Amino acid sequence: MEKVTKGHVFAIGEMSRRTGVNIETVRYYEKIGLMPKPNRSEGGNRLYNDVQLQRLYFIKRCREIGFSQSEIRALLSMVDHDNITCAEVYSVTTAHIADVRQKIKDLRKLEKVLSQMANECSRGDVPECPIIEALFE
Amino acid sequence: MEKVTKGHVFAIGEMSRRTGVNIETVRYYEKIGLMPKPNRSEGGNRLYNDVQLQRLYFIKRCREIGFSQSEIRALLSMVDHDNITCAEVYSVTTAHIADVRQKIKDLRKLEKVLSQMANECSRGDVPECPIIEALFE
DNA sequence: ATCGGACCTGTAGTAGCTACAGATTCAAGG
DNA sequence: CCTTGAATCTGTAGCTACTACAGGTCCGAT
Repeated sequence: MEKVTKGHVFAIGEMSRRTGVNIETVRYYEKIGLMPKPNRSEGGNRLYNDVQLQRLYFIKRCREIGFSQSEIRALLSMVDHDNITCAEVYSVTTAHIADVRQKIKDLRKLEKVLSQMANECSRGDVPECPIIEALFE
Repeated sequence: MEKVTKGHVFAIGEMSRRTGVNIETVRYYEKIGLMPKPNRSEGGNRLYNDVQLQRLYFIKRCREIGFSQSEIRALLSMVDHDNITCAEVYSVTTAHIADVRQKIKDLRKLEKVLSQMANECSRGDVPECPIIEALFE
């Protein structure tokens, strides 16, 4: 007979490899409560299964998309309590989109200011720099 | 006779008020070495002058424009050592502009992904949410 | 049995501040 | 001169989202 746990239980290294999430980050997510406490081997090593892997992957995707810890916490708690409604998820998402759009706006403004400053600059070997002057006002 | 120090020496509260930089942040800048250690009153309160005020203002403007601590440190050290050349300042600035542009690009991509996800969402009262599904892949 | 790689805990560091607690100082009014 | 309350002091902890150790233990293959 084959191992009962074949393909179903694995250590933190495999979690990390398969999700692309750094080992210390996996432990960190456990510490802050995004990931549940896993079972342990007799020696004390963490043992994970596919469900936990999927959850970690979900967290990773959320981070890539720029959701904050608390946003992820909100999404996960809906998932966990099985009381997701599309409308709720939608509202978390659109709030996040608004954030992103605001950040883009701010950065564009910034880029304009910086470019203007840079354009006025002679790039020369001289100590009078309009950029520095602009920063001192 | 008027006070000798008229308009020239003031406490941290005035620094804060006049620059718009939070008191604790002023102390923080001192701690991390962006601001020099100021003189103290007999009782130990910090005493500032206009030169320091100008420096604080410079730091504030740099932060507003998104320069990082180490970028500010670089700019300030040029100012301090009086070996600014326009070319050096220009290179710090253009590097920063490149950063900003990259951030804008990344955020635009993000916005696209998020908007697509949100568009596919029914906003309904149902527990099947394409956003969550997308995040689980 | 041994050996090296994987894993453990716990702490400190990163940026860029903010927010206290608990003590002291300052400046203005009586 | 003394009191009072605002301002300031130091020092520490918290925030987000991790990363990077140190110094030890465990696991699995030979």
